[in-house]
Amino acid sequence: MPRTKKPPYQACPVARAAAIMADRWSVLIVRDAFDGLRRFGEFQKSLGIARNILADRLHTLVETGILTMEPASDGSAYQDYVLTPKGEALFPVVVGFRQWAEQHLFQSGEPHSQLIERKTGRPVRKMAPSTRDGRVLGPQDAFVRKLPS
Amino acid sequence: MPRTKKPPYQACPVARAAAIMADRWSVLIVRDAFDGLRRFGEFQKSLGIARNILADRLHTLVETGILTMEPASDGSAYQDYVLTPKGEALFPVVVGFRQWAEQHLFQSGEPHSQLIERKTGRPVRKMAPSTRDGRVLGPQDAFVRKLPS
DNA sequence: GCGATCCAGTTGCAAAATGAAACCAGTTTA
DNA sequence: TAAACTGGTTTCATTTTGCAACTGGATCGC
Repeated sequence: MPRTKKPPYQACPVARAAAIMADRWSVLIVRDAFDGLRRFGEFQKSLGIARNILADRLHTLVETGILTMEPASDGSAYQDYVLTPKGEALFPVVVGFRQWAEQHLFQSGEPHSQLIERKTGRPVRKMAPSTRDGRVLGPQDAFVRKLPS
Repeated sequence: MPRTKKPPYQACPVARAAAIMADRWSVLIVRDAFDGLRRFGEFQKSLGIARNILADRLHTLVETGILTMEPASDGSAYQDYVLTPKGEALFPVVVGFRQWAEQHLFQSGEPHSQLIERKTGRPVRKMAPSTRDGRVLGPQDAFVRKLPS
């Protein structure tokens, strides 16, 4: 049971998020969780990940409060891994990856997917940081303000 | 010169993005690049990363078209690592990480930062996937449509 | 009820990635 | 021109990953 080591304290939010979520398997597990997967075996089959690594990542995600274990919804004695609210709040991050990739990681002509609103069937808008009144902000338009404790 | 291995072909955009950017150091390098860092030594000092790993990541980011090497802006014979448009397009991803962490990775009472619009001094709005007419979408409100090639 | 199968891991081991430190060749500074 | 700085590369030890075999409880078929 040697589990992968906890990273040290980080003041920067991006660093803290990265310490938890900047891992290939973790983001794919969360993606699959958004797609409704819940069981160890479902994740394993979907990802082709080694079982020990999957066990490690699932436990880490549970430890960090992104997933929670609950009795399987099919009534069996097994467990489901389900997103917590904190885990669901990663939706924008996953969508961010998706939209960036769709725009920049596919050759033109290569088949690519699109995120669609279920209710209307219309494509989801490209996400971007913006002001409260809707102006889109680029990297130069914003800076980080450290708040006093 | 053994460089870290290229991941295999991925159909899912999230997986493709993760293969490149779901790496602790790569996201921190890009974050620092958004903050204006450009030189090998600047990144090394800011991140405390081992030099060989930094060299590897910088080259990978250049290879994938996120950074580009250009003659140093200070006129010296050295090189700058600068974000390309493809790299700048990662802004929403980095902001996504930041906003998620600020909301879910800091104890209440713990000092945390905030993203501010430079021009108005007002906080940047929380990013979320939404429709073209501005309704916010949760994980259940959207699905992926595979487009025909 | 009982053997076969399935599920969710764990263990052992080899290969790969990471990290620290020393080293090095060009560049700039004094 | 010597000293220091920059941007790496090399070496080596430690950590993480990945594969495959193993395990033990749950479930299924009969």
